[in-house]
This record gives sequence, structure tokens and C-alpha cells, in this order.
Amino acid sequence: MRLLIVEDEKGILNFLKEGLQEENFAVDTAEDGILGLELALTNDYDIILLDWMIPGNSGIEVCRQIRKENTKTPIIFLTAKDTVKDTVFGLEAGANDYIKKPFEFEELLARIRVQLRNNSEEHSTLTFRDIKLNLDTHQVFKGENEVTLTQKEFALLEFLIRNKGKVCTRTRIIEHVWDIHFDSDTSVIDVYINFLRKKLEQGDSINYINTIRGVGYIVRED
Amino acid sequence: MRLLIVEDEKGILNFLKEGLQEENFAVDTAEDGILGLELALTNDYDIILLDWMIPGNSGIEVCRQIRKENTKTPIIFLTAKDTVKDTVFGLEAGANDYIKKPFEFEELLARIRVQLRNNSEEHSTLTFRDIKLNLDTHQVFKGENEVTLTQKEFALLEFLIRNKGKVCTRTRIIEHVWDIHFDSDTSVIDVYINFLRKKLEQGDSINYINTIRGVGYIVRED
DNA sequence: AGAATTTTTAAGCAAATTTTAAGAATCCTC
DNA sequence: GAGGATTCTTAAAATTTGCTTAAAAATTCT
Repeated sequence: MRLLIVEDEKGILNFLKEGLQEENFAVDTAEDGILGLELALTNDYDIILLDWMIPGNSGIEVCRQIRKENTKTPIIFLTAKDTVKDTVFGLEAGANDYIKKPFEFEELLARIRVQLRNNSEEHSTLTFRDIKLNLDTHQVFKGENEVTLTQKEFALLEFLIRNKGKVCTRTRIIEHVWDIHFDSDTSVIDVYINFLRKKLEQGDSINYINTIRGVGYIVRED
Repeated sequence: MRLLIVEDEKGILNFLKEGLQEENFAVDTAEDGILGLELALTNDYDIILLDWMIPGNSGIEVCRQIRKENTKTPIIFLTAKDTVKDTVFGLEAGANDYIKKPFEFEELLARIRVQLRNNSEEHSTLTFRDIKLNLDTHQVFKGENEVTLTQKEFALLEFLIRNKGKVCTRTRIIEHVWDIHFDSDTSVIDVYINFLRKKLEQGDSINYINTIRGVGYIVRED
């Protein structure tokens, strides 16, 4: 994982650099906006940490410039300011997240992980217990046996497994799987959960998908 | 967590209301500025969502009025406008954040969480003595053992623990957990406190929830 | 176009949750 | 310790929610 830090305070910069290297990131650094922008545009980073107040260019400006060329790489703002106006501006300029100084290293790490998780495409298979889901081929296996799912069934299962261990509320499901963003009283979700259960359980009466009444559904490893 | 939505489009209103209820918010709604303002001033919300264009009063005006009395409660603007000028105007009127329509429910939720500072991972579990409450999975553990709670039970316990060490009056409980704000003589609270005690105490005769006669209930660490 | 498959709607049923209600128990004041 | 108020407990009624099924609508395939 390759990472760029743009930050003018040497103390913070070194602190971050060392900490992140211990976490096995390949770390590049820049102490001003000019260099930062150049590095960001000429290299392929997995994530960029950008200080708000830096010489050469404001962090916001650097962020905008990066976004002109590259919309993918996650950018996290490090900011001493905490007025809302600034935050909003930052997000509007294309940042993915921001963290207020002073922050705990752990928290930064957590946010970095969130961004990387969102961004990474490397996982072309998802697994859950004995279920394997191949995103490239759209195939699903239960142990050795292939289970054939329709598109919607696949999408629903994928969403559930991506959120393994967290409740998927009905609202989130309908947004992510059906792409409906307004009020609608439909029972498609129930029907599709039923389809999935039937196809996955295959008589074994294993309970893969748990219902959280009044909220939604969840899949759990054990 | 108690929340007010001021929004005139019924479709959006219901969509938000349902989605947020799934996330365990107690949701109040108003379809115009007059009612919205009145509710905002006479109740104690944890967060307010305010549409920009509403009948009765412009959202901005409502926001300003609220801020005259109450500077604390976070306000998020829902807006179809997206010029920066308007945005700044709104933030100057005292809003804490804004979100452009159409927006994804997820994004709104993220912004609400930022405002409530529920953002970081640690906050996805609440603890109280040997009781652990996981907000992601909606699971509750007493030591090693899982305790299964219904939605209302969960919401009530969550409210009590969030207010750990403080008395929760019956009025606040009925408002925050049941979303009832008129006078009503119901004994649901008693019944649910009883449910909780039974499920939590599990024969150990530990007293998790104390009664404050004439006032309400409280949970305390020791 | 017709057939097959997938997706959505609708409705009845079952089960779980929530609320109501009423008597028992407890607490507090005089 | 009597009496009133408050809370506890229990059971049953009311409501909500989710499951299941079948059929209609939409889409894809031949």
C-alpha cells in the first residue's frame, strides 16, 4: 500500500511517517503544496493524507487539482480547523474524509482502513461460512456445489456479505440493491430473502441469514 | 436519539422517517416552517434536519430562529440548491452541515453521525457493567451470554445506558424511546422496564436498573 | 412472436412484538 | 398502621412484521 503525506510541520510528518511505515505502508512525503501536487499527479498512491494549511498552495486547492486528474484515490484531510464551513468546503473539493488535529494515530489508521476497504477491488471473491461468491464470474458455491442465483439474488447476497457482521436495514438494502431512494412500501426484500434462503439452505436447515425484526437482516460468521 | 425532520415533500419525509427509525431514532416530523419551529423550540432534539424550501417560513429563517434560543442542537440543511453562496448563507444562519438533494440515505446517515460524534468505531458498542450493547449487530451480551432483545427493549436499554449515571425521567423516556409527546397515561414503560429486568437479571438478582420513585429510572456503574 | 426466466406485486397466514388493563405489591406520608 | 399514590407483575388483546405462495408484469432468450 502506497501512501502520500503532504504536511509542513516536521514533527507531525515524521510521527506519521514512522507510524505508517510500521504498519507496512510505503510512505512518500511532501512539505508543501507544490511538491505534494506533483507527487500526487505523477504517482499512483492508494491513499493521500493532506494537511489543510500548507505553504505553496492551500490544501483545498491541491485537493481540487488532484481531483481534476484523478477521482479515485481516497484523500483524507488533516485539519486544525474545525468550523463546519471548512469541512464542507473540503468535502466539496473532493476529499473523502477529514480528521481533526490533534488526533489519535489509531483513529487515523481506522479511517485509512475504511477508505482502502471502500476502494479496493482486489477481492474478486467474497466468502461467508461455506459460501463462496465470485464477483468476476458471478458464480456462487456452497462448498463444492454451485448454486445458481439470478442477478438480484446475487446482488442482495453480495450486499449482505459485504456487510457481514452488521445489520443491513431495509432502507439500506432497498437503496443499494434496488436503487430506490424514496418511500415505497414493497415487499420485494422479503421475497428475495426467501429465495436466497431456499437456494442456500438446500434442506440443510442451516440458518445463514438472520432476521432482526423491525430493522433488517444480518449474516454472521458463527 | 431524538430527531426532527422539517420537510414538505411527503415522499421524502416518509422515506427519511422510516429509514431513521430503523436506525433507532425517535423521529418527529413537520411539514411546514411554523410547526417545525414550534417543535424545535419546545422539544429537546439531538439533531434537526431542515429543508431549505418549505412553506410557512424559509428554512433559513427557521434556522435563525432556532439559533436564537438554542445554539447547541446540530442542524443539517437538506437543499436542492447547490450554489456555494447559498450554502455559506445557510451555514451563517447557524446550520452545522448541509446535504444536497438528491442524496443517498447512507450519506445523510454519515453526516448525522459526524454531528453526533458517533462516528468512530468505539462508539458502535455501549457497555454498562457486564452488559455489552453492539449497535452494529443489534446484539446484547451479558458477559459471554447473548441476550435477545426486541427493538423497543433495545432502544430503551440504549437510552438508559447512554444516560448512564443520570436519571431518565418518564417523560424523557416516553419522548425519546416511544416518540410520544402529549400527556398520556400509559404503563408501557413499567412493562418494558420489567421485560428488561427479567432478561438482564437472569436469576442473578443483580439490580441493573434502579427506580427513582416519582421521577424515573437510572442505571449506575456500581 | 412465443417461451422461459426473472422480477415485482399482492394477499393470507403465522408469529412475534407492543400495548392495554387490572390486581398485587411496595413505598411514603400523616 | 391506614390510606393514597406509585410501581410491579401478569395475562390477554391489539397490532405489526415477516414469511410464504401464487400470479401478474417485465425482461430475456430462442
